[in-house]
Amino acid sequence: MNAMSGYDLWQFISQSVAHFWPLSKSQVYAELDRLQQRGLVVGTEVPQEKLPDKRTFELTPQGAEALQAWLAEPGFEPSRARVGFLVKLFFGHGMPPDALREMLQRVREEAEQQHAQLAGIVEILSASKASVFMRATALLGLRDAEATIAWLDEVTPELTR
Amino acid sequence: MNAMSGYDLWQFISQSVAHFWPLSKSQVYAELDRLQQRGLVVGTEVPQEKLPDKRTFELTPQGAEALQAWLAEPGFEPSRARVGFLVKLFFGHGMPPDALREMLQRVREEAEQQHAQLAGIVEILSASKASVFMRATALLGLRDAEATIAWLDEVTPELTR
DNA sequence: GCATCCATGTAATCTGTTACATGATTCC
DNA sequence: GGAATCATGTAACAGATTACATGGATGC
Repeated sequence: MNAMSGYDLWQFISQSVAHFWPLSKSQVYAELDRLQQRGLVVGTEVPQEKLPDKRTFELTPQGAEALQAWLAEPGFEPSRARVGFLVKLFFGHGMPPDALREMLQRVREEAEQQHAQLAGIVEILSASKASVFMRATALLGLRDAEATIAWLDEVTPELTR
Repeated sequence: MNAMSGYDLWQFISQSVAHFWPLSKSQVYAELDRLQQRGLVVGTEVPQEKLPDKRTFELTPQGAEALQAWLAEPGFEPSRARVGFLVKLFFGHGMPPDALREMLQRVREEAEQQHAQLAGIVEILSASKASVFMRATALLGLRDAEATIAWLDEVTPELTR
């Protein structure tokens, strides 16, 4: 948790939290700027020779305090999901049957891929005695993928009849 | 599907598609403007006496064509989800146990509420021989809520121990 | 009769996405 | 040796949220 550059932080996020809270690189930079405005992090210029110079950031005492305060609160940001294939499926009666079948097939493939990927992550996190919490977050993704596949099994026959 | 005002459309969306593709009122207006720019819809001023004047929109032939073309394609927008409680849970080891329990309890309550609401919708749509497609979209929401509740049953003991 | 909601939107601001830039390194 | 990737970001633009405005109707 020591000083990270915006780029480092972006990479970390991309491989972890981004599954349930996507953030683009430039959003990470923008957010770091905002946090610095509010005095929760400080940045330091770090010149480099072979690579572009960078700024690394670390929590200030106020930042650490704000983090604790946030964690002490049981509240959380409301969830919101954008599910593209459901939008189209909503108008499914207007789709040519082949396009519909193909779409459902793609949804299935994506869900299976997601499932495989998350199953791997969950297994790794189960073995390593790391964080039960990280494992739990991945596990919900896994369960969701399973639910999606089961749903496809359930509705595909009716929809493509 | 005849001429609707932006407000009408917003209301319709809010009660249907918004569950999996949220849109704010002003987004609807903005999008209608864009569609008009592209010639896919036309708007007509409709003066009213007791209520503010409005514009109603309808599809142009080009708009209808574009809609058909979209439906004929099996592709769909990628999904993205923002799940607030998972972000916090990711840092769960830093939470005071009571806050953690309370958070999980709230997640459960929300999921149960969601479940009840969607169960009602699915039932109505099953009875009325309306659209199997609309029913299918609601059903996925229902299955997701079930998956979330099952996940809570699975992980809550480990996490709050 | 006062407060709230309904039906209509517009405006200001904040968030988020996509494209661009660049020198070193690694892949084929 | 040319093309892609990495490690850094910045800049321009598009998308989304929140707040504001307003007169009639409706609830208490």
